[in-house]
Amino acid sequence: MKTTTKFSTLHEATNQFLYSSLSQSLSSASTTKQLHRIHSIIITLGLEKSSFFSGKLISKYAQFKDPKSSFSVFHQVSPTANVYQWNSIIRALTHNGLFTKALGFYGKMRKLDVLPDKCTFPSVINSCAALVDIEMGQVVHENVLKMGLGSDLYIGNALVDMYARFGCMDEALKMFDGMPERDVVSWNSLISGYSANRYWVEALKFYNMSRMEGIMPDSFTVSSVLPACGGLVNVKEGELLHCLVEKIGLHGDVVVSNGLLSMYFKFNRLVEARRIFYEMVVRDTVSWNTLICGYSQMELFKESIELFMLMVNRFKPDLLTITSVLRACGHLRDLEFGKFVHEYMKKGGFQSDVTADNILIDMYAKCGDLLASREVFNRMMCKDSVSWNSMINCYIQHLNYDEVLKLAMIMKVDMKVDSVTCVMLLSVSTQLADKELGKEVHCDIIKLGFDSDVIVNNSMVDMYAKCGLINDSLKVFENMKTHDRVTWNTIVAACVQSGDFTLGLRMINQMRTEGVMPDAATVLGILPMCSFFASKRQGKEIHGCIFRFGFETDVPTGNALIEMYSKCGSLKNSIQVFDRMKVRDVVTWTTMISAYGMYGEGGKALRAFEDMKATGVVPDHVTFVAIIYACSHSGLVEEGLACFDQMQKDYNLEPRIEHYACVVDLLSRSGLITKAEDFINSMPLKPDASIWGSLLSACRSSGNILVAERVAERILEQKSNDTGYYVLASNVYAILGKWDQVRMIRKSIRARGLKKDPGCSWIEIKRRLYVFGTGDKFFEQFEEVNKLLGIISGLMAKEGYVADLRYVLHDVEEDEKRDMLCGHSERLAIAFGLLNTEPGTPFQIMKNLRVCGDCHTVTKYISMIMQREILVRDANRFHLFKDGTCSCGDHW
DNA sequence: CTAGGGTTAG
Repeated sequence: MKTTTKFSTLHEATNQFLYSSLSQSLSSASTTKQLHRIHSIIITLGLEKSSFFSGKLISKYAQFKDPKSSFSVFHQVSPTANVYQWNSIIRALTHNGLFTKALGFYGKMRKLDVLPDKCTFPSVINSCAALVDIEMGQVVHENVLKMGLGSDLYIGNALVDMYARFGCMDEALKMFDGMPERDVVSWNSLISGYSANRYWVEALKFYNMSRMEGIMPDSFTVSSVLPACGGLVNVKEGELLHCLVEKIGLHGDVVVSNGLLSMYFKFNRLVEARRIFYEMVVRDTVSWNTLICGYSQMELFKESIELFMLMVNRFKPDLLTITSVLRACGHLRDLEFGKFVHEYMKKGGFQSDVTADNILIDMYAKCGDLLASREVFNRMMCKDSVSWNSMINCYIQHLNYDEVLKLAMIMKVDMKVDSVTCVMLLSVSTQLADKELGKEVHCDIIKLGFDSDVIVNNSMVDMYAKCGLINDSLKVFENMKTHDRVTWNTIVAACVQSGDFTLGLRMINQMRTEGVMPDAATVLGILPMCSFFASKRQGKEIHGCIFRFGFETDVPTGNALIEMYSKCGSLKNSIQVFDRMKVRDVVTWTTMISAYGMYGEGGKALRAFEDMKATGVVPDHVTFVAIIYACSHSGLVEEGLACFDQMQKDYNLEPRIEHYACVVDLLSRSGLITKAEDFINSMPLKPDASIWGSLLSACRSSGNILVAERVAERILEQKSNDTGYYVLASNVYAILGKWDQVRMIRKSIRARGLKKDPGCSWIEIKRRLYVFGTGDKFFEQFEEVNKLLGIISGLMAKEGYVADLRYVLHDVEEDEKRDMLCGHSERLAIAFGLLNTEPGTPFQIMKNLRVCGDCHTVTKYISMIMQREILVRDANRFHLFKDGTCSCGDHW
């Protein structure tokens, strides 16, 4: 009896020794080989079905990413599995990403009436969170409460995390607040939830609260808060965190360092980002990806590609690396390298990925290879909305709008239309100025419920404005719940473009009262207003803002500045901006050419045109309008005709009606009326009012009344909506003394519901704008102005001036005609300028219509008699009057 | 039980 006891004790002792040493080697197994060896020992000893070893084995196989083996171990015990074994298999499946299966096992376990314990739930909750299975999540939460496990710390943490992943931060916070006990993981779960849902402010708030409560942050805390600092561009808090990382020694953690790297890129702080990367002891794929992507975000695309090459040699890139570098290829229009990366992808055995394919579509589109884009698109096994949108975007870039609409139709049927699709279709409507299409898209937007999306609304505001429906634009604007900076910029530009400067200014004020800071785009929107009023002072102020913002060398901004200065009478400043620009596009050159044109500098315009071609910028339709116009205003007939030829022969551009109008202008302005008429008769397009208008105004200034009358008839046949042409025709009849015809035209303007633009001129003196209408009598200093004009009249008569009464368009007596000429708005503005500026100093006035011939002559006299340089900007161009001559050389 | 990097549009 005693021996047996001894023996049994010994046996137990041996067993105990075996157990503990086996358990130890199982825990410390670090290779699959070791694990398999220990597994076979366990089998040999018949311990495989023991609760302890089966559970351990299941967990261990899960650690080695071998859920199949976990499953086979569990399978052998499953009929009689206890809660420990069930917990092990559920945890194993969860850790290997098999969430649906994990939940399935939880279901089976409950069916078999195995009672879960507090170790069961964290994994189950995890699986619900990962699958975003809200319904199941709530059921599990109820189970937890029923079992009285509601105050368990680990389960509570898992629940906070789950609700955060569902995007329900309110629920997550409620859960968090209800926890009787909290640790750093609870705080981390809450903070990372806010961070992942991009609630940056809350993430930072709760981080600071955790610090107040004396919680010591760990690597998880830091890597959740860093994105918030980046997202808010909160440099101060970011740097504090960086210090903290160094102080408590977290910089060895890859995730933390990667977070710092990403944050510094968001701050555009390349030097720090680089330092972090080079000082990292351990780097992983994410580190490289963050670096490569960061360089791309800072538009350092070449460097980003170089880094990719460096990485390939020492580290296997993943799909995210590939997509980052493909993006860089797209921006660089580097088709060759793009194809290389595509090949690398095919050979590297990357499994097909929707995002990667989407970027391929975009990359090929940016590189101009539409067919390659389409091939990728066609071969995609599953396409998401982004795929379709990217493909549509390709066709938009290639101006193939038919295909855009075709794809959009299919998307509509497949219910794939999202807000981005709508924005792109709105942009198509804008580009085609197609109101009907725009309205159709607007209807779809309402039907699909995208009408609360800010970007969509901004696009609608822009679309309606650019389609000429400013009232619809304002209606959309007013219905919007929130206005962001882009909204304001869009509506300001819309008002300015529609000519409602008062409303534009009011919008700017409202924007400022709502605390929205203007940016480069705001400024771009109001520059045309300065151009219109020729307010160089305000233009310069805005230029100052642009300079402070650092956008001066931005291409569209530079272009707008050149235009503004040229329209404000300072060709010199235009040239200065032009010279400072490092990159010049076709618009830059074209704007500069038309600037030269407006100042009658045809020779310089031609020089710029040659320089432009020499630098490889290809002229477009607008460039040719500008250059022919410039020739026309300088009397360079041969050169202008040569450009018209070149446009068709060298650049394969089909001349549009505006080009024909320019050529008619070019010929007739130089007195070649017959040639101009022949040209009109030979043109393939049907001449419209603009063509006849060019010819007519030239006839009038050259006194060719016979042709003029014939042309006036043709103009009236056009039934144009532009009152300018009616006025032009009526002028001809006025000169001929055919007052019945004049009255008839006035009547027909009224009958068509049109209004003649009243002539007005203005001048800016000491930051104030003074506006004068024709025949105005009620303005400051009216008496003085009238007296001065009388004195000047006397002096002019002595110099031999005779009033040109043909410019009076009313059937009145000659004396009265003389008075009417004196009441022309430009003359009032000039007299006012003479009175209110220092003697001998130059000044500038503006007129909304073309300057009248008699006033042109009078201004020449005034510049001589009063010894003043007077710059006059009319609707077309500049006239610089000096010593009795005008810079336009009477070409205007 | 908790963390990081990628795509289309105004």
